[in-house]
Amino acid sequence: MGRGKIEIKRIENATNRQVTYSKRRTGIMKKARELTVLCDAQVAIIMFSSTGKYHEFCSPGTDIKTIFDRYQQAIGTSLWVEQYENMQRTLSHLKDINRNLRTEIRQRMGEDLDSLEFDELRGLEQNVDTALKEVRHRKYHVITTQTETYKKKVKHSYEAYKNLQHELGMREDPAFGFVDNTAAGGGGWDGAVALGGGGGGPGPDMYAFRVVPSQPNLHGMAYGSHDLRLG
Amino acid sequence: MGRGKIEIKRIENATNRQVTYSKRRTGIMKKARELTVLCDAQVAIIMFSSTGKYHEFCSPGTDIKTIFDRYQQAIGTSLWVEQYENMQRTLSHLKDINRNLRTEIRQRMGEDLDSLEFDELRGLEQNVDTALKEVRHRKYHVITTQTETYKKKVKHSYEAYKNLQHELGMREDPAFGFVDNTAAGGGGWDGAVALGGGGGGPGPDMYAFRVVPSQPNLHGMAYGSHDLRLG
DNA sequence: AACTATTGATAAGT
DNA sequence: TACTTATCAATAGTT
Repeated sequence: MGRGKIEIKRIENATNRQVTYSKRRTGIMKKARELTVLCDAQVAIIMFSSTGKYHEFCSPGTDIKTIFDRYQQAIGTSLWVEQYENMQRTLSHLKDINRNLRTEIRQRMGEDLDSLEFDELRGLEQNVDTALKEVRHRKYHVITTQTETYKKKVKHSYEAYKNLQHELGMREDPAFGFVDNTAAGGGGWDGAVALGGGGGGPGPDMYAFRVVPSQPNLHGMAYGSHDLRLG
Repeated sequence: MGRGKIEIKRIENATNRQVTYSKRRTGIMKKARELTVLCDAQVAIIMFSSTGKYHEFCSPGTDIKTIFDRYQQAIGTSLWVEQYENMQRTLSHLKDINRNLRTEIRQRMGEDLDSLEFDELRGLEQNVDTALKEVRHRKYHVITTQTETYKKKVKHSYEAYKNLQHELGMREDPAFGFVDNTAAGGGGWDGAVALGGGGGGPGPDMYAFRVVPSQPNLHGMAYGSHDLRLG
């Protein structure tokens, strides 16, 4: 349809190709619009020219996304919707689990117990009781280990110091200053422990030890201050 | 182009409309194919007739999904990818929260305590200790309430029985059988409580009460038997 | 589904 | 890029 018949094959002249693209694109869009109106159909067209420019057509009263969602439904094996719905399900499931976990934590904190039957309460009590014993046991273990570590450190430091003092005493003027004032006596470890722990000495006040967590909020929450809203 | 000019407006005759749809659809598809070849373009078309039938065209060498992904890239604000990535983020976030919640529960059960610093252990111990008190308190409350309820029920039943016995005594042969054997004495409530609870009497054995949960696994898990794998 | 008179699209030229 | 127009293509109404 033109001044002469043309063969349907790629137009090599770039300018010509672009002109033809422009004309025929307009033609298709017009046809699509007419089809939409005449036949009450829904049409979506997306076109990319060889130069990368894109053009679209969509029947009025709808949009590309709607038509493509419908298209996916029509061909059954949906390209996006399936994984999308899978994610939606997973998400909802995770939220459920989340809610249950939070509920359990609250109950393990002694809150929201009204919904529990008596035997559930009894199980919870036993469980928490056992846990408390475990935690106490672990705490005592940590205290012991830590104390031993500090004792050893102090002992090592003290011995190194004594050696140094001894060497210095052999070679330098004893009046120079490296004199043992505090550690030479029986209570010589107190100072070092105070240095290491930053708190009180290793006496009865030992349990007031404060250690700065190496990984603050490793598990995302501090005990007793949970954000129990739903994620 | 036809035996006469037509107005571009919805064809009311359904058959006619369907025929025209068929003809013009073929026309558009042909035009699209020609455009693809002549101008080295990429075209994707999706059509739905008024009867719901769908047809598609896609340039060879590609597919609808590819063209639409490219389309989304072209218009920048992608229609699906954005919400998809949002979901992906939310999902990952939920999984993290979930993992943390599970970790906390394990720690509240006295497991996985190795990663806790001393002061965290101390906080956990106090928290669990407080929770234990709460749970015990609630348990005792439930016991008391339940016991009171049973007492009242038994009392009502007993009184109703006495009344009935009285009435029957006025009208029927005393030898007929409605004689009070067990409840007439001072310990008359024992039997009824045993009926209600199914366990021992209301004596020192009271705390061995067993109540079948009205909603088994309401919160999805029984204490001490969690599925702590990642969802 | 095939036919064909007629309108519509457009290739090449300007 | 837009207009022109000769020519080919699409299709409306008919069979």
